[in-house]
Amino acid sequence: MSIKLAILGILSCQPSTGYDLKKIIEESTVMYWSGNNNQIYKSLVQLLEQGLVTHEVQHQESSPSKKIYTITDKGEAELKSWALTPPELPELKKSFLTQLAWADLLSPEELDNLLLAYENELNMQILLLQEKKRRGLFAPNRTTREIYLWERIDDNIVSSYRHELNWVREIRQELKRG
Amino acid sequence: MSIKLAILGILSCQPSTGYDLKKIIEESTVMYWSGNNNQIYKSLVQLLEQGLVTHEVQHQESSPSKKIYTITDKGEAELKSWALTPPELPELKKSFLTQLAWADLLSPEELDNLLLAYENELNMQILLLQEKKRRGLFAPNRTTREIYLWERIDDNIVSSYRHELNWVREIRQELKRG
DNA sequence: GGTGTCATGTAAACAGTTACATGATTTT
DNA sequence: AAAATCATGTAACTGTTTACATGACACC
Repeated sequence: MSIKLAILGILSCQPSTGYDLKKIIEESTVMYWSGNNNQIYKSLVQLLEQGLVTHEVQHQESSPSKKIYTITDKGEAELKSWALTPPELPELKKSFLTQLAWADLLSPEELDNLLLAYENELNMQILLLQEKKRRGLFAPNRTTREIYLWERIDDNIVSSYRHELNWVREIRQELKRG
Repeated sequence: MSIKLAILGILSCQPSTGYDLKKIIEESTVMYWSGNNNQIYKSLVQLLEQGLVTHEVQHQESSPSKKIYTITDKGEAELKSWALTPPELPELKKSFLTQLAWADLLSPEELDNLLLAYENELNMQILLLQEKKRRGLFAPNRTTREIYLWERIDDNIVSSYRHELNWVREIRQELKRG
């Protein structure tokens, strides 16, 4: 799945500039791209070429000109047909597991410190996600069903990290017991 | 984290050829790389240049020559120092969440089919992971602690997919209730 | 006077995938 | 006769990140 579809999705809720999209994607817990300029501005050019969006240049006195992008009918059709596409499995890339796989070289204290460090990272990540959710920069609420879905989507990520947290806590406890 | 460290880890258990490493990584549930040739053969050249591995060419009568790679002392030191490195957060890239975020265009039946398709994908993935585990192509068992860690590592991935499965099942049920 | 926001973009590099290429042997 | 296994490698492409570049205004 490409970032272009996420961009189309956002534009289906509101016309936006590249800069707006960057911020929305950066702040999103669900859209996992970093929100770097390179990808966004290039994607917008491509979407324009494909006729899935249009843009209107807005000159401003005391700031750089804006390009406000709007989704086209063709873009909305594309978004709809993508929604019916077979879902992809999540990509779970946990480099920590590979690290732990060869952590038997460590002393019991070093190993516990490693596990604790992971636990702390996860805790911080959960706080960060909750803070992002609290700020709630962007969320469409067109229907009650959409609101419900967005709540469950937000939960998903946080609860995945919580699950990981429980996993590491159990290991630490079991290792302490010996 | 780079695939080179995973390769070093495998070589710390047993000398292997590029082809062996490819199969081990492909069959691993934890080492998430696809195991494509390009990455593996390039990494081996780089590890050789860095002096972290050595290789011995073994000519064979009726098959192509093998290059058997062995970890060096420098390589083992590198592996050990990496084990002490601060852990990275898992990367959870769930394109399905982005898809679901704009799935309000769908009818109730279409939405349920989408969720069901995800559920089925997850179920198949879990079976595949369990099958991989059953085959158990590769697992070091040097100490009881290492055996324990490898069990927990294997569990991690499967249980993450199970967690995802529960999440989607709950949504389907709640949507049915309305 | 420095930092942050708004707003556009480019360059260079790295990571990772699919597909191609060769060639012998073994299995179906 | 076709496909899989062993074993090496390369080419082309996509995706993604970090950093660079510009320029005005606002806030502390």
